[in-house]
Amino acid sequence: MKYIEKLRNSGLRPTKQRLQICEILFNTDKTFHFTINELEQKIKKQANNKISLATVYNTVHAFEKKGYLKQIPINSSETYFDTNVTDHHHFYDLKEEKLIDLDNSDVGPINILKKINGKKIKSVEVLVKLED
Amino acid sequence: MKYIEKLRNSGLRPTKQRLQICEILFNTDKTFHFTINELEQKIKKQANNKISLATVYNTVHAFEKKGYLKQIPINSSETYFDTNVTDHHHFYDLKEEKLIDLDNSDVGPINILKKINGKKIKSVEVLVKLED
DNA sequence: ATTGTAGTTTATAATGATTCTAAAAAAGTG
DNA sequence: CACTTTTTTAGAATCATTATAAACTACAAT
Ligand SMILES: [Mn+2]
Ligand SMILES: [Mn+2]
Ligand SMILES: [Zn+2]
Ligand SMILES: [Zn+2]
Repeated sequence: MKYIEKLRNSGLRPTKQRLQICEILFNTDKTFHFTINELEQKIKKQANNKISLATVYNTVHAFEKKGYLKQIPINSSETYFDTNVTDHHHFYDLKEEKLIDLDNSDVGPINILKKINGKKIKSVEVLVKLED
Repeated sequence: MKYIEKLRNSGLRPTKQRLQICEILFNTDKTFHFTINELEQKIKKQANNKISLATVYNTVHAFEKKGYLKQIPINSSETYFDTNVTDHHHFYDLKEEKLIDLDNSDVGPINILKKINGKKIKSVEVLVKLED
């Protein structure tokens, strides 16, 4: 299994639950956005083994903490996560409630001129809301 | 009362609850960010009259719908609102859990190059997360 | 392999922000 | 005032998320 090392190197034991979730999230060239609920559905469909909802939450948060997932800042009833952890931005289609990636090249360079004493910038994220 | 007309013109009856919330939110030169809970606290302190939590929610959502408040897209346990409804951006201090305004002049012009068929841009918001 | 231990999973309960409900109160109209 | 519509309200319901604590598992040391 290709994810065993990745998990071990992160200090996470490669359990079968985590490996299954790795397969769903990372075993593809395309990155994507998802909610916990959507991930839960994929897990159910994929195999006859079910993973406890608590474990799905735990795993997603563990992966986020390790930098394998990003949480997308958006006001929605559910939290969105992103398997694309590179710096990039998003369209949010208000009607469809769907996120669409915006590469850095789709958005000019963003230069934050204001500085806050004793704080440093961790991330700069642009959210572009779309309507019909 | 200076807010009676404003409310009437919006098709909202100027009730004493709405007027009191108007005073708290708009009777100042400075704009600010708040959660429903923080607004609730201010209401309690301000007067001996209490407003039902449901009414606070109703009023804030009504004002948002009329364009007198903006919801700030951020992942927090509580929803943040902004009395500054002009186009502007935010720092989010992760430690303090506080929002700080970023004027458009503090952020260069943002040019979204990608277009989505049949959709138009409603807003462009930058969130800059700060850490120590 | 057997044991011991820390880490993980799980079902379930708890939490808490937000929304819903339906009855009472207030506002607007004439 | 009489009538209609809107609003307020307390409390219940919702629901995503987190906490709990017991069972299970990975894994290293014996
Ligand atoms: Mn989370
Ligand atoms: Mn809302
Ligand atoms: Zn993305
Ligand atoms: Zn602001």
